[in-house]
This record gives sequence, C-alpha cells and structure tokens, in this order.
Amino acid sequence: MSQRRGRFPTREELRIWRDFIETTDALRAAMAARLQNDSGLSTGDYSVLLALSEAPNGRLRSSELAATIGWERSRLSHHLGRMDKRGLIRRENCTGDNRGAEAVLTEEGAAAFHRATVPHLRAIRELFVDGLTPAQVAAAGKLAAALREHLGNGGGPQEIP
Amino acid sequence: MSQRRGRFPTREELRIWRDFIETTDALRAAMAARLQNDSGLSTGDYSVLLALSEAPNGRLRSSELAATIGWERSRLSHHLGRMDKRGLIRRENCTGDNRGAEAVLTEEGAAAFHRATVPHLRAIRELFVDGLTPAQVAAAGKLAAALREHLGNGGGPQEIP
DNA sequence: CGGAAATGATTGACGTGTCAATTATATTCC
DNA sequence: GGAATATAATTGACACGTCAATCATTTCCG
Repeated sequence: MSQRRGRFPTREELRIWRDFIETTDALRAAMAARLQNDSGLSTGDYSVLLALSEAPNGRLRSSELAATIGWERSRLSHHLGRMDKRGLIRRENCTGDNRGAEAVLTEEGAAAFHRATVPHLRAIRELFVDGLTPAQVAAAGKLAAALREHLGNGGGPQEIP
Repeated sequence: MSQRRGRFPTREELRIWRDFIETTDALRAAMAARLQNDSGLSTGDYSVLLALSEAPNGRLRSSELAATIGWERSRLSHHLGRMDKRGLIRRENCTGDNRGAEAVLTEEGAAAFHRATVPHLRAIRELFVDGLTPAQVAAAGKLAAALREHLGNGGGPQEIP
C-alpha cells in the first residue's frame, strides 16, 4: 500500500465515491419528500423552526440563527422571506442594534413544527436507522466526523514532510 | 438490545443523523465549488458530459442519458437546455423515432470535459479519499450499499412477522 | 383503418441556493 | 467630531430541481 497520496483514485475508490454521493443524495431527497408530504414543510423550514423552537422566547437574531443551523446569511434571508410570507415566522427589529433583525416564531410556525416533529423522527428512523445495523450507524458517525474534520482543514493537498 | 424497531431514534442516533446529512451536504458543496472553480462546470454538467463521452459517437437519446445518470427526464431537459445555450452539447432529432431527441457532445463540450477530468479526480482524492482511512473508504461503500438497498425497498416501516 | 392509450420530451411555475452588489447602521481611530 | 472601515442584513440575477401540465408521435387493438 505504498504511496497512498498524490495519486488518482482507483477504480474502486471512484465507484465508492459515486455510490456514496448518489446514495446520500437520494437519502436527502427521500427525507425531503417525506417531510413535505407529512407536514408541508421543507427541510429548510424544519431546521429554522427547530432552531427557533429551542431558542428563548422563540426568537433569534438572523446572524445567530444562521450560525446555529450553519447557513450563509443570504440563504437565510431569502428563506426567512418565504417563511414570513407563509406566516411561519415574523421579522422584528433588533432592540439595541438597529442593523440587526430578529426572526420570531409565530403561533402558526410553532404549530406546524409540532405537527412535523413526530413524523419526521419516524422518517429518520425508517429511512436511516432501520436501514443500518447499529455498527453501521456508529460507522456513519465516525465517517461524518472524519470527513468534516478533513473538510475543515481545507480538504486540500496533504503535505508530506 | 430488545425492540430496535418501532421506536423513535435515540439522542445519539439523532446526532449521528444530523452530522451525517450535514457533512455529506458540505462535501457535495465543496466538490461542486471545486469543479466550478477548476473548470467552470457544475457537477450536473460533468455527469452529462461524462455519459456522453462514454457513449458511441458522443451521442445519446435523452431518455437513455437520463437513465444512465439517474435523472428525471424533466430535470435533464432543463439542464440540456442550459448546456445547449452554452454550446456544450447540441440537440438533434432522433432518426427513426420522431418523438425522440438526441443529445450530442460538441467539440467545445468534449474539450471542457477533458479540461475538467484531471482536476476533478484530484478533488475526489483530496476531499474524500484522503480524508478517510482505507477501512473507512470501504465502510463508506458498505454504508451506501445498505442505505440504497433500504431506500430501494421503500424505506418504509418494517414488518415484524 | 382509426381512435384510445402509451411513450418521449418539453415547458412553466415555483421553491431553493449562491454570488456579487447594495443599504443601513456601528465602530474605530485620527 | 467625522471620515474610513467593519458589520448586519437584504436584494437581484441566475443556476438548479421538482411537479404538474402539455404536445407530438407512436403503438395497441377493436
């Protein structure tokens, strides 16, 4: 196994890459479809509502909300616009910093979130957990950690001293 | 470990789910950004060009192309429209079946694909393979297979006889 | 033959994500 | 104090994906 770095992926590695990325994509799509069907929410909606539900008073500053769910600001801004139009959240000015904006959970948003929770948890079990052995679930966690760590380091070319 | 099915995911399973889905998403985004940067192609463009490159005479019927890369037809139709406008492919009528359409690789498309290939393979190695141990790469393959198999079966509630 | 159903592909509407530019307010520092 | 800069958020343009509707052609079959 000499010289693992600085070469192209093998056929097998390539096959696994494609399989992996396509499958996770299909998984995401299936989950999105389930959520949409069960509750009329997109996964984005769910993330936002979850974060707001867990925040004190159901309100968060835009930038903190973005950080919490790991979104870019502009993405969040667009999404909040759509959710506002649907009455799931409300925008308010941020007291103390007139640049800021706060997103506030509405009654309707909270209700939608509560309706979505149980079916969504069930979907996670059915689509993900039930498809794997406990060992594989653990492996998925390890895998995610390793990939995330690597991506965090830029994922770039690895220096070999 | 009694009664694994028919319950909600545990906290740990939920954490892993979120970690897994977010990380694979970040991976996809990173790969898309790399490809875009290196060659001006989207991952969709790359899939289409790859399939056409491997097809005899660089041409494929729309429906076969869709099947090859696993896309819905309407998605492909929209994408081919964009690629056509950029000169990467050309549309021709299908001889023998006037309903059909063929997508044909242009010189420009072939050139763009060739320019993209090496950097893309390098990116797969750097972002994916290099972030994992060989055992983890193999585990990723197994994981994808298990998830895909489960999704293929509907991923629905599991009957317990 | 000829009309109904099936097939191949496109289109339009809409939600979504990214990037670059913009607006408005705060902070910094001379 | 006031110009330069930094920060918070929004906006517009555009690529992308999905769904339902549409259009053209072909196939089926009575």
